[in-house]
Amino acid sequence: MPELVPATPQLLRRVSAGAVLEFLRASAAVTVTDVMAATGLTRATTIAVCEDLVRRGWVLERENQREFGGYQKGRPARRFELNERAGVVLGMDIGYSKVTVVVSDLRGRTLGRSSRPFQAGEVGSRERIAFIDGVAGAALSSAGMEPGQVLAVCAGVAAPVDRHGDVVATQEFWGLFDLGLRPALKETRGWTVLLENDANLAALGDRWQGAAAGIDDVVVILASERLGSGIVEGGRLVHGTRGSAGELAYLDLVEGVGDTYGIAHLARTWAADALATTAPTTLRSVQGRVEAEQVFTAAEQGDAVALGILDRLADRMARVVGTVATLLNPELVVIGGGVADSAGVLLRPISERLKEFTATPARVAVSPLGDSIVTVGAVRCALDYVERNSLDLELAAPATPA
Amino acid sequence: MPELVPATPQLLRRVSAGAVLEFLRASAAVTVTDVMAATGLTRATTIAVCEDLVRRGWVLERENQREFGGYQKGRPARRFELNERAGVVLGMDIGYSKVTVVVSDLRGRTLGRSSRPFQAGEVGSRERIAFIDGVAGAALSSAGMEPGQVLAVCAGVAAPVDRHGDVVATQEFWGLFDLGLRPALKETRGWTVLLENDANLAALGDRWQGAAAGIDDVVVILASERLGSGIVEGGRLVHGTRGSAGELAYLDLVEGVGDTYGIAHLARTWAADALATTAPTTLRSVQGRVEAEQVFTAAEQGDAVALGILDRLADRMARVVGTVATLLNPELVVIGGGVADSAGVLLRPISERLKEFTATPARVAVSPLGDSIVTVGAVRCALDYVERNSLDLELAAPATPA
DNA sequence: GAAAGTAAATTTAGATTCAATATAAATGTA
DNA sequence: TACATTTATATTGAATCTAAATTTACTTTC
Repeated sequence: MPELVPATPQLLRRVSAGAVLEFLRASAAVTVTDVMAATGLTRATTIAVCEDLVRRGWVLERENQREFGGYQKGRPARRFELNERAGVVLGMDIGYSKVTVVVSDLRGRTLGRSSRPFQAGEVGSRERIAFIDGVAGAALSSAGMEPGQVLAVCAGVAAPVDRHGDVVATQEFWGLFDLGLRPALKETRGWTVLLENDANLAALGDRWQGAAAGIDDVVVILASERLGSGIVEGGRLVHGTRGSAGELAYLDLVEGVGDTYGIAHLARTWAADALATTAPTTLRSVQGRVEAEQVFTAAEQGDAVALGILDRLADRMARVVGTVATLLNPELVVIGGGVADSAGVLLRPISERLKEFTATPARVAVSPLGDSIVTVGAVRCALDYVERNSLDLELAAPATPA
Repeated sequence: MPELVPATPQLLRRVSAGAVLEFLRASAAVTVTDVMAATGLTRATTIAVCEDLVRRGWVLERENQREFGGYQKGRPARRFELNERAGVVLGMDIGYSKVTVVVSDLRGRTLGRSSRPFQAGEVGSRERIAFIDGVAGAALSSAGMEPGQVLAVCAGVAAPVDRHGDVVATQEFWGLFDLGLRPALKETRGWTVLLENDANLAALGDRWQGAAAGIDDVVVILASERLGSGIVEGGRLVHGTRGSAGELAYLDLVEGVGDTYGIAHLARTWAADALATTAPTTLRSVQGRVEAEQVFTAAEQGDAVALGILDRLADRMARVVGTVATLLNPELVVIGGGVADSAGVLLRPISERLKEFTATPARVAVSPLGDSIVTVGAVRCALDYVERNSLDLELAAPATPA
């Protein structure tokens, strides 16, 4: 933020450089003339800024300029482009049972990833941090990147995180998530770690590459095992004072909902309930516990019991969506998480049911990001940080003449 | 917003002037040395900026400098202060049945006001606008101010208003509120009119001068006849896409609530219900319809029926507060509006009941602003606009040498 | 192949703004 | 009256921007 910088002439260069960099992030290799048109700066200033950015490592100047663009008259234009390999960011999903780390370049392209389940013994903070560090190292190796190139890390956890990135342990349980990951990775790796709630990251992720692309007012409901939501309003995450905005515990009081179990959990439970009766259903043929997937598959094939479960799920989800959407008035409500792949069939019945609860029903969608919605959001969150702070960050290898 | 201004050297002066003005708004008459300490600028720059602001009418230089401050050594310091009469703002509350307009100086001090009920015939937009214009004129007269001195107007209406200040007519009913007030007053008076939802203004008002002073995450529930709420998160109003964030219609689905009637309405209704039975109560002695006030008074005197009503009200409000606070995690929930004066007695039972619904109950308060909560918020909203845009606004009488 | 045309790059001049330093002014105190 | 203290003003220098003039590098045309 340039707010804290004093109003010296250098501030001007900062503002100009920020504008140029922002344009370059949204463009491929461009000419100075392009940059001038986008920023309103003069040619002299634009060139000075671009060369400044090249010197600092954020921008590359292309050789063989004539290769680009069809226009061939006049003196060949120099071409500048964002150095998308100036550094990388890490997006982490720290779940109950496993850790996933994604390595991304500055344009958000995935360069590598690694995912490992926690071992039984790894319960202490120390062990968990070491484990996470290990997965991060593996992900970096798979991308062929060095730890020194990491510009920012964002980690998603299933606990409330306030807007300063601190885990708020409102209940003892959440304390488990306050691993001290930030100071630890700062110390050993020199990395800046941003913590964020997993549902919030899901919202950022889906808004970036999912169903809510470009939408500024959206609620994303993670709905697999437990219901939780991330709220984006006016393009910004809504955290609340202690980071627990988006929590859906109030559903205990909503008729027809009554708890915060998610779709996968309920599908399993209700299927088991049905099997305890004499109702005829193809689900009886399943070996072992009936999983949510199988309920959805059976429903597609017309199984009455499965269809009944879908019906109840749709009714429930419509109530959940209806309450959240009424209070927050998003443009879109997205259902995401591991169950999203199969939840597509719920979309129409939910929308239908929704009309009964509210006069102006919200649009509902299922996220195409599936299980990776949290890591995608974590990458976005880390990139947001880097983009906000580019001009204050030092790059590992600025302007190394090859 | 300085974002759109190109990065010319003049931008620097803008930034400096903004910083100085911001400091002056929070101070009384100050010396250049004070300003230097607050802004980090040098003496020369500070003086140039101050004189600039004096020339443009936003700042006054005090005579008889020695009157201020105890320190008497050295060359007497010049004293600068905000010209709080550089202009005025209007805060309007456009209710169902009446219009209130408050005139405020730039420090938020009330200079005058006027309030009038709509006449029976005044239903068309044209008539209503003329009526509102008349009340504004009367308020200005009572303040001894001219229409040309109005720098901004903010009007609160009981309809959804999006973040651009447009009334969103999601239901035909709201269309009534889209009077075209903004273009009309721009044309006839030259005024910039900001529209905003009344509950949202209540939130701004209470955060400024009420129970939520200085709190960045707060929900204010207007609770007299109908329940509605204004949400502030991270210091910013939450509007949603179409301006209807904060609507509580979802309460129809919440057990023990079931509708969105407010405290005053329910107190009246339930009192009437009780009187239709044979229950012994002092409320029987009331002439005509029993008003909410009287229920509260009777309860204070130990009347069993009235106490029962309070109990039901507290339970309801606790459910409302509990649901909203769980989803949004505010630091404080404020109950405001016309009923607030008497609702103080509900505070303790609501808080008690809240503990049953949620593990981490929100703090609850009643706004001290009573009926004027909306106009106070409207003034704040208009002042916010003026403060954001000072450097772009032309003053009516800049630097008139007396 | 030389001349003309075109668009970009570079140079130069001028203005604004700020910091830093030096100097002047106004007041109180010895 | 001399001196200390604080503020005000003037001067200088550096960074930055715009605008206009000039140079460069390439293409097209004759």
